[in-house]
Amino acid sequence: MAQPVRIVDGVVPKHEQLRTILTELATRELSPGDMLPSERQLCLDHGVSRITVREAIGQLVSEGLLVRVRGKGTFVGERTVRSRLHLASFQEDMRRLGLEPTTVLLSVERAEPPARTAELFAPRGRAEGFHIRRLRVADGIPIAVDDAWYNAALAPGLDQLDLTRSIYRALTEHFGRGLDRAEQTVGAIGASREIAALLGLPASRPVLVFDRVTYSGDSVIEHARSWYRGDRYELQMSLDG
Amino acid sequence: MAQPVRIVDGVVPKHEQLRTILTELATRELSPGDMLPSERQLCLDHGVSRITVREAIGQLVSEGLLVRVRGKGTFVGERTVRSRLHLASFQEDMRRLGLEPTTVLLSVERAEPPARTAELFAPRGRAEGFHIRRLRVADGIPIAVDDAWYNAALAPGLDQLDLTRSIYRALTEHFGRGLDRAEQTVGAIGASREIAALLGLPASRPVLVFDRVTYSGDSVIEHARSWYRGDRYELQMSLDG
DNA sequence: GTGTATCGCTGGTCATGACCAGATGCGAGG
DNA sequence: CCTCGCATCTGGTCATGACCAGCGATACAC
Repeated sequence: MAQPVRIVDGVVPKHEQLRTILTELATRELSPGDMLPSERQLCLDHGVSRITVREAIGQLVSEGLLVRVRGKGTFVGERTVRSRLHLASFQEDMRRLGLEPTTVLLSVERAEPPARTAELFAPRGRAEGFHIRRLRVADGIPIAVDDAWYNAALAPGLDQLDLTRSIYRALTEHFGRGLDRAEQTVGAIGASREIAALLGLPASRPVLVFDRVTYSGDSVIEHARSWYRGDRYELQMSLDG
Repeated sequence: MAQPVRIVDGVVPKHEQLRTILTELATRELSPGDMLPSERQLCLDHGVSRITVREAIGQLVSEGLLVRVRGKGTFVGERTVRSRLHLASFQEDMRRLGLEPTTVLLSVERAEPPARTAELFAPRGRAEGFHIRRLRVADGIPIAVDDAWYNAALAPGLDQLDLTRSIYRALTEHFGRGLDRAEQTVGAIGASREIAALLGLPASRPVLVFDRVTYSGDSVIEHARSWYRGDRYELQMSLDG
């Protein structure tokens, strides 16, 4: 079988190219439990050394997509389905809970994002993004403040759209950019004076703070920080052993 | 400076030995932001090849303990404890982060659990459980308070074991009860006076509160409520689209 | 038939060595 | 004085090649 994608020298590291190929293979052509070609076979197939193959596979293993079994092979991992903890927009989330979501647009600007965000958007170049701050409201009660940067390279003209509607939906429909996965951390902090004012809380009341990096394919499309009222919002999740 | 620990051939892989050394170094001798010896220097110091050094550092980077900066060096990451979202005991969690976990047993009793817990343990009968309250400490710093009920029908004599060690491990090893999955909700609240006192915080400081129901097979084996210091603990998770 | 030895797979570990690319300081040339 | 470029640090990438260790099937001896 001829590989549709050839691995070439260039600015993109080979293990990164191979990782993309393997991700496609594992998610589109294979099913959980299926075995991948052996590392040595992948070397021959793609003309790279084993160290490169192991680098690519290693990253996918640490993400949980693949599982290595010594002496047997490398397999596609189980696609654990998380019921409530998922990549959903605030709008969908609230509707599922029977609440009417609305959004107040606080500010929009196109600018160069802060260093950490820029690094995520364009590791090897200059990044530009849309900085969008929004207040999320459910049934008239302020629930959360979003402070998000979106990668302008992936969604040019995002600021022309109606930003009080679902940005996730806009990214999918207008720019063909599906949201594939996200990494997020959750902590508890006291609301700053500004956040507290927006949420209608006394200052320093506990809020859940999310720091989320969202991927579309291999690219980071969103880096957002959100503050959710601790008295009105809980995160529910399933854990597997 | 002579290294107190020498890396030797043996059953333990060299990169694992080095990882232990580097974890010690980063957590005990260095502070967040400090630079580690360069990779090539570590090769000379410990008599291993660079591939081994990179393997060891790579794992610690993926755990968040270290941060690599191209052209500058490798640095100790910020100290916020960051936990991967999975079904792991506090002990394992902390050890993986290079912290020494200890546990203070606050109270143990065998009793009839409150209604909601009893309903989970035995939907159609009388439930009995062990009520165990513990203070979880990492490197001498109180991190969390656990208030947990364990199903006595599934783990008789649990109160006879050393409850300052991992209860998850005890359930698996002594009672053959693996933990299969859990449902948990996470919120942010202000610490009650009692919780704050145990955690060494001023009252009403933000804490992450977990309400977790853990299953062994189809049975509920644990119903726990935990309070984690918001300033010392973050939860990290992946979301799939 | 049954156990066992062996062979040919798999991933796991590690050395050597090369070159690329980002960061940074210093000195030469403007 | 300022600027540019180079030397020299750093981590990033990759090839080659070797041997170890777990797994499983096959072949062989009992």
